[in-house]
Amino acid sequence: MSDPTEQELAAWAALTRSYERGRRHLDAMLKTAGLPTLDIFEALGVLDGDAIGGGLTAKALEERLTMPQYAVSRMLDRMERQDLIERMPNPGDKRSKLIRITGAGRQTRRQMERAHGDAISGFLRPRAKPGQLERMADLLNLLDQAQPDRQSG
Amino acid sequence: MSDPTEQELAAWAALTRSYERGRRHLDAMLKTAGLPTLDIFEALGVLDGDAIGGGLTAKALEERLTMPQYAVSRMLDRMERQDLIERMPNPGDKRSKLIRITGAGRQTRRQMERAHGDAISGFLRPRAKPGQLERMADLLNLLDQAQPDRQSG
DNA sequence: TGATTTCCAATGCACTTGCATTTATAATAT
DNA sequence: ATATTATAAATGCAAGTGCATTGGAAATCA
Repeated sequence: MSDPTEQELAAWAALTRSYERGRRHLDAMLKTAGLPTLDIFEALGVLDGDAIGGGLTAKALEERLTMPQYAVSRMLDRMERQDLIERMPNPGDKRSKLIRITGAGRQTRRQMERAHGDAISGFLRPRAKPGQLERMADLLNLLDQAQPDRQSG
Repeated sequence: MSDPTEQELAAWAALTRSYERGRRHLDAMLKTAGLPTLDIFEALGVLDGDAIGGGLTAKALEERLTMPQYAVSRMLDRMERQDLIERMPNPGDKRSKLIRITGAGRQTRRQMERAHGDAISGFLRPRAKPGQLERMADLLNLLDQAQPDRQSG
């Protein structure tokens, strides 16, 4: 592997600093509002999107969130303690349970959605114009690909 | 606070996913190489930059890294156990000690610098061209500012 | 000077995370 | 049917994190 260029180091440093600053902002907003953490918000989003409402297995959740198995298991423990979800028996497979969002879970998700949106626009809007955000997103999306074989144009 | 635009949400999502992917790549490389974590790399960088070599206080370190006080204190405990630093008495102020990088610390830092650079170019180079990285860095740097009062052009 | 306040670090405690393993069930092979 | 292997999820343990507090030293005030 050859040495990193200055540009590569600068891009990574900028990505890191920007992400961390935004993330601190967002975490602080959620905490101030007395809301759960971001990982729970993401899980609630997936579970609330379960239109049928029959519930999802922890495995299915794990595939939609980027988290290790044990982290999902423990996050679900916490969510259950906060009455955000319930674990129902899964008649089709007794190894697993079906995770279902509760009414309180839906309500919390709505509150988090507002706080999350507010935090994001509160962070981005004063710092970048819409056209800049658009170009930024396009460029960043180049990075969100599994191991491409070669540079894409 | 008004609702976030689609662009804002998309930009934040792109930033998050790209950062997390890069970060996982980098953490994995360091771990595979049997090297310390990224926070220690950053601390070693600051400490190695202490040209005089008299050492820095934990407070001075804390100001250069973005970490809470207790996190610095405990990271220094770990670094000391790994013989990466030593805490010397501070004749000028007995509340604090002077943190000094050891020879082993310098050597570890050099190894980490290689692994870090390799990880970064291994992540970025296949995904984006130099010009794209440059534009990305410029746009991202817009976000790395403390609360600006208004949009900058 | 003596009292009060501020500052630097460390730490007790509860909680979270990472890793490896375990438990239970299901799928596959013989 | 039985034994083997694979899968879903939970958990014991060691380590890391966040918060609030503490202990000790320095700075400020009366």
